[in-house]
Formats: sequence, C-alpha cells, structure tokens
Amino acid sequence: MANPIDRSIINISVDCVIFGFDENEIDLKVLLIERGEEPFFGQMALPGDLVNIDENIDESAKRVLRELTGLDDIFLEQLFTFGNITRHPLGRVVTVTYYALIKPSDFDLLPSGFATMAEWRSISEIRELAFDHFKILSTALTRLKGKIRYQPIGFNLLPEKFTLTQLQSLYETILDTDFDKRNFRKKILSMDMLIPLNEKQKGVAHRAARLYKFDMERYDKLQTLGFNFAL
Amino acid sequence: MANPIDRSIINISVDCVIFGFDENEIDLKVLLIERGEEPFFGQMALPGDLVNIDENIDESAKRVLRELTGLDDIFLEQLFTFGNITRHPLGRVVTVTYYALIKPSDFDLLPSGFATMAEWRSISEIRELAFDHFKILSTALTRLKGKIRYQPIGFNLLPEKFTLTQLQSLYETILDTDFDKRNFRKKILSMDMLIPLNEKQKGVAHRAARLYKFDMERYDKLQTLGFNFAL
DNA sequence: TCAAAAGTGTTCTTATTACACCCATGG
DNA sequence: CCATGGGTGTAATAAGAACACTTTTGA
Repeated sequence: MANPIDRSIINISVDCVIFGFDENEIDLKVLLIERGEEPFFGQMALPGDLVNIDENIDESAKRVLRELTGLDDIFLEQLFTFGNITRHPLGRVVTVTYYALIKPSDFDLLPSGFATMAEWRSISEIRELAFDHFKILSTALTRLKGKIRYQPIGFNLLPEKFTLTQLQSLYETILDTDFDKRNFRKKILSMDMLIPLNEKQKGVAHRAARLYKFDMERYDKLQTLGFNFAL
Repeated sequence: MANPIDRSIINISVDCVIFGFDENEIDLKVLLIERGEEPFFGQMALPGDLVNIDENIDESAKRVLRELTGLDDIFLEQLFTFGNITRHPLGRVVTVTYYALIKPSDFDLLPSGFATMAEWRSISEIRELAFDHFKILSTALTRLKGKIRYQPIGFNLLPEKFTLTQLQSLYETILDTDFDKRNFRKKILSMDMLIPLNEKQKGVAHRAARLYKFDMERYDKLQTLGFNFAL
C-alpha cells in the first residue's frame, strides 16, 4: 500500500471489485492491478489502499480506484467489511470493500501509484490474489449473481440501443446459465421497460435485429413500487 | 464510548442492532442502551464500542454486546459499514454494524460498562437515537424484512414446539402484513420443513392446536440446493 | 443458395389467490 | 352454551416451462 501501515493502530482501507462485461466477450472479467510494492510485490490484487482521515469511505473508494487504475465516476456499492486480525501481514488493516459492474470499453485504464499495471482478467482464470482478495472476489461474485436477479444491473453494460439477443447474452454470461429465447423475450417485454425503436442493426450477415432502449422513467417508477426484475 | 477516541486517527467501532420478537407481543423490538457517558449522555443508543487491536471485528461485536447488555452467544450478521467523517462528534469513527433477531425472553439483560440501562423498545416508538443510530436501525430493518422472505430467520424465535398460528403471527409481525391462514399453512407445510408432533397445546380456552417442530436436517439440505423460503 | 441469427404462439404444468364453515376446548 | 382460535378444500387465475419452424440478410 502507498500509505504506510501503522502497527500500533487499526488501519482502515478500501478495496474495489470492478466487474467488467463487454458484449462480444463471453466471460465476466474483473479489474486487477499488479502491485509494485511490498507486501505481495509483483502479485495481482484488487485495487485498494488506506482511507484518509478527512474523507468519507465511499469517497475514499472512488479516489483509490481512480488513483490506481484511472477509472473515474463509477457507481460503487458497498459489499462487505473484512476485519480479521491476520488478513494483512504488516499490521492490522480492516478493509471496507465495494463492487461495481461496468463495461470495460467505456473506460481507459491508467495505472499509477503503486500499481505497475491495471488489467481486466477473466474471472474463471484467477487462481490467487494478494492478501485475502480472492475471498473478497468470491464474495463479490456471489453478491453480484444474487443482485442481478432483482435489480436491473446491466443497463449500463449495453450500448444505448441494443438487441434483445445482446440483453439475453448479458444475463446468460453473468448468471452463467441459459434462457429460452422465447420465454426470455416474453418476460422482458412484459415488464414494459424497453422501448422498441424503428431501427435495425446494420452490417450483420444475417437478418438484422430490432433495436431497443431502456425506458428509465418507467423503470424508476417500478422500482419504487417494489418491482421485481427476477428472471 | 468507553475507550477514548483518538482524534489523530481513524477509530473503528462496532454497533449492534438486536431485534427482539416474543410470541404474545405484537410488535418488533430492538435492544437499546442508555449512555452514561458523553457524547449523547443520557440518550438511547445501539450497543456499540471501539474495536480492540487484537480482536477480529466479528468477535469484537460479540464482546461489546456482551459487555454492555449481558447478551451472549448470539449469531450476529454483518449489516453495513458507516464511515462518514461527521458521524461522530469527537473524532473520526468508522463503524461496522451487525444485526440479529432473537427472542427476548431467552435472555437476561445485564447492563454494564458505560450503559446505564439496557432495554427492549418497540421499533415503532423510536424517534431518535444517539449518533447516526437511527439511520443504522432503519437500514437494519430494511435488511431484516428483505432477508426473512428468503431465509428462515425466525426458527429461533419460537419455542421448540410451536403451533402454525404462532409461526404465522411471527411472519406477520416482522413483515408487517397479513397472510391468509389456509394459504400460509399450505405453503409452509409444502416446504416439508416442519415435523408434525403427536402433541397438542394445553390449557387454552379453545380447541388445542397441533404442535410442530423444525426439521433442521431437511432445512440445511434445502438451503444448499438454493431453496427459497419466500412467502 | 447457404449460413447465421431474428422472430414468433401454443400447450402443459405449476403456483398463487380468494374465499367460509364446522370443530374442540375451557370458562 | 358461548367465545375463542383451530382446522380444512376447491375453483379460478396467473406465471413459468417446454418446444420448432419461418424469415431476413450478407457473403
């Protein structure tokens, strides 16, 4: 970590689990940095660092993420706080973790600080991470899968205009399952949250699909009424 | 708080939201202490205190709860971490909060430490609390209501042998709603998690109800298969 | 003309809701 | 004998699951 750990006190840090999903890609990715500093020098880790005394922890998470990876203006949701005595080799560090799901192609990565590298890595290929970050990642993945069934996470992962097949494959990738095409369409359209456009895909070597966009106003209304997005 | 706040560092505390439900009682309660110390001297607050450097935060929550209220051996679940700069008047304190739902009559309250009193208070009557504890309480209540629909919280709130009406009124109280008696029974019995006993209530001035107990083995199995307790 | 994905309905099964009367017990 | 809560079934509706062929497009 960039700030020094004080062995005489409980230090507090934030760590961010940024999931990435791009259309055309088949798997879910996570943003990792390579550490240019001890401990775990040269190993991959979640972006994270100590909280400053004069910043709210939510703001701290945003700052740390920006400083290490260049990602800015991301909606982070709090995940869990990990506080075991032994989780950091240099002292006592309680970490508040956050997660988000974004579209990698919307952002440029710019590693700096003690991050010598910032990269998207496929979830399925990750075997180990610095500290207890692998455990944090697993916790985040479980939460994401649970959450996406009830909340329209994912609206920000598609282009403004998208096809129903794109939407379906987004859900299939994140939930790691398959849906019946007709049933998926029936359900998603019955929610009345998509606006069909008088536009079609162009330049595809097959029948062009109709494009849709999200009806945010309608969605917000349904949310407040306790609407359920389950599939 | 009992330990002194150090203004030069970020202090870390735990706070516990202990919900209480007793049969025969119509409303949901929460365990509060009266503070015998500044700040907020004499005001009601959630039991909470600073974390020691040599204890895990989960263990810290248990210890603090025990020291202030006498409650021991309670399964606490982490709720959320509140870390705004301004949340504590004497310095920077990030608090990790926990919650649980228990049956008050199973425990004796024994206030000590800086708690001059420890009491069960009806949720609906609480207007204000020390620090940001009212907000913490609201967050916990939302979480509890969400959670009880998918998890069998509540098994520990009833006597070992209970009637279906007791179970129903437990759910109705916590979710603040009403269920149709026949539909409730049909659904709960179809889950196959209750064992009907060859025993009846005694001493009631009406037809005696059959008693049931939970089939924990069966429940654990269903849990791992992704079972859903929704009502 | 072929390959590739788009688009479209029906049937069957299962879950959810609404609803009202008789039963057993103790006071 | 009455007040109190216990106990029971059915019909209607809604939601979910399974399933296969025709259409459009560009290469």
